[in-house]
Amino acid sequence: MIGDVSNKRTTPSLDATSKAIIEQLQLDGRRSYAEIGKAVGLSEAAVRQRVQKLTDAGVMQIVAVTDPMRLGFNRQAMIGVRVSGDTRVVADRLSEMPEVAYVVLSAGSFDILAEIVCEDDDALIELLNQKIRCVEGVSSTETFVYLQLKKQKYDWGTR
Amino acid sequence: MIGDVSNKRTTPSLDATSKAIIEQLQLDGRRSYAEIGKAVGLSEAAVRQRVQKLTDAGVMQIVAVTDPMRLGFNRQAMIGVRVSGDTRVVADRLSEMPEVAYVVLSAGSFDILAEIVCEDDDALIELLNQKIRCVEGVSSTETFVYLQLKKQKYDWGTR
DNA sequence: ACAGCCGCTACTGATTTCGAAGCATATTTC
DNA sequence: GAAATATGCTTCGAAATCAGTAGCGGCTGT
Repeated sequence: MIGDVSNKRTTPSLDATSKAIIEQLQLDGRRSYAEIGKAVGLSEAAVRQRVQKLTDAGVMQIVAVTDPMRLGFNRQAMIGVRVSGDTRVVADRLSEMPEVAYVVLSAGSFDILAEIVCEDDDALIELLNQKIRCVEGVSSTETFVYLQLKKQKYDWGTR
Repeated sequence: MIGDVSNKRTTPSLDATSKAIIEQLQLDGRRSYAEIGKAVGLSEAAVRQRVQKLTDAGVMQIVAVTDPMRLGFNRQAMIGVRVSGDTRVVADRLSEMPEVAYVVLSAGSFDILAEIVCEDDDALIELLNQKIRCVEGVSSTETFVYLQLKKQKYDWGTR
């Protein structure tokens, strides 16, 4: 899980070489170290050591990302939540739910935004009424059902 | 880019074995085919062939995912957009912007939800006023600045 | 029954990965 | 300023993995 303790604004920024390595892996997470090395001007072992450090430090992780629709999760939605009380506590409760893929504390007319991935409308209704709205401190919710996913990218590492 | 043509509700669902393979790769995108094979009861070559097909079909992709904060993108936000006219056209315009990581057409009080990843507040203001609000058909926007990311997962492939 | 297709296994050589050792450049310490 | 320590890189050989392909059942449709 990335950003779990997001208040660690530790390292100022990354080496240009490390950024180049990340860019390579954003294109293909299984690219070989040797090939990456050739692209960024480093030996195979050096790339390997850097990748190890980057993943250990939690800067990057290499994972399979799937299209939920293709896996039988036909209903996705964003839930805007208004909270009375400590928003972090409520966010933690939401985070525990497996159908919730994404939770963020936000400023604006919602205190929390939560992304839901579930099988169908029934599962969504069930989740909302039986679980989310039952959480202590949730005063109101607003649901934005996804009609069509237009863009989703993970390569903001560059620019 | 996943879900670009999301209306292809083609395959009903996936083989249990393929799901198991995906789960393995969601844990570690660089796990070896042999190891995966041992876990799901298949030969190394069979796993390799399946992974190839899954990625070719766009069901899954193996990529490096980064923590934006660690890479100098200190400001993230969700933008709710209200549109007059064809929402798809507006969504396409938004998708073209590099700072926009995520665009979805939604039902509810917003027509489009767009996630922004940018360097700082200045970049966010600039983007909103100079680019997003200038798009033909955007009638109003609401910004939800991210205060803290509590959860982000990519392994909804199981359950 | 047969041909064609599909997915799996088995096997090969080429490539990659892994760990360790060595080396050069900074940084620290006294 | 010199010795000690740390860091990041390269090189290298052994072990593992990857990629391509041939072969082999099991299905499907005719």
